[in-house]
Amino acid sequence: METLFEKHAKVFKALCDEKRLHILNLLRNGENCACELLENIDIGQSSLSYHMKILVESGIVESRQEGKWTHYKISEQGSRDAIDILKEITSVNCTDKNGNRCNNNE
Amino acid sequence: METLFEKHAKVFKALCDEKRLHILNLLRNGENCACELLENIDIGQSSLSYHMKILVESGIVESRQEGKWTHYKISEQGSRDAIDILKEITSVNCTDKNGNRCNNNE
DNA sequence: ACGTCAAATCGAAATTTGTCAATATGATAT
DNA sequence: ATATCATATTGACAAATTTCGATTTGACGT
Repeated sequence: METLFEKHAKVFKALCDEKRLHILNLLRNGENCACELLENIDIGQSSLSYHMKILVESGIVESRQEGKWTHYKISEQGSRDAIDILKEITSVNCTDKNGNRCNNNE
Repeated sequence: METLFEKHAKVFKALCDEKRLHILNLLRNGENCACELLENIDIGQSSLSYHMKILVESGIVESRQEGKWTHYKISEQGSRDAIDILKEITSVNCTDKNGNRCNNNE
């Protein structure tokens, strides 16, 4: 069974590698197939496939099959989720003067 | 020389390990010294020190020396920076109908 | 059916990361 | 100065990640 920490770690694991950040940066210009990504990054085909799997499984990138091509793009929902997780894990708990839970970040 | 991708990867590297997320979660309740963190997490002293170094170097956690104790807390500035980076790297570039740069996320 | 192209998977090697025990450092107390 | 306590650093090892070349799969065209 996956803990919450493991689940969250998975999202950031997708973002902690230079090559994947480079790929993500290429995807900021819109949907791309693996073959196009391959032309713009110094990496082998099997390595690219490996990285795309990690990005897709994190939810930050989504893929779409079209014939023999796989198209990838940044997932807006996945991105929002990642941002929400990051906000949550870095927000400091506190109690206000009435003893109620509040939150100083956000 | 450090690339921008490397710089960003460093921030997310701090967040991609369960143990470090656990530590961060303990720090959400406020400043803690290493000795207190050590009591609440199943890890050796040298490992904790290793993780704290990574967290501090990412900017997400800040440390304060007081005599022989080191106190750690979540850095609000570092957290904001991390959130901004995440927003940026997942935002999609586009051009509006006038050909000007715009941004569909955020 | 056969060849071709895009992408995924496999297996092995290389690299990086995380762990522990031991030792070092640096502050404080006696 | 010596002893003690909190934390950092080191070195060795184990585990996880990333890479590549080779092979496989699946879709398409002939």
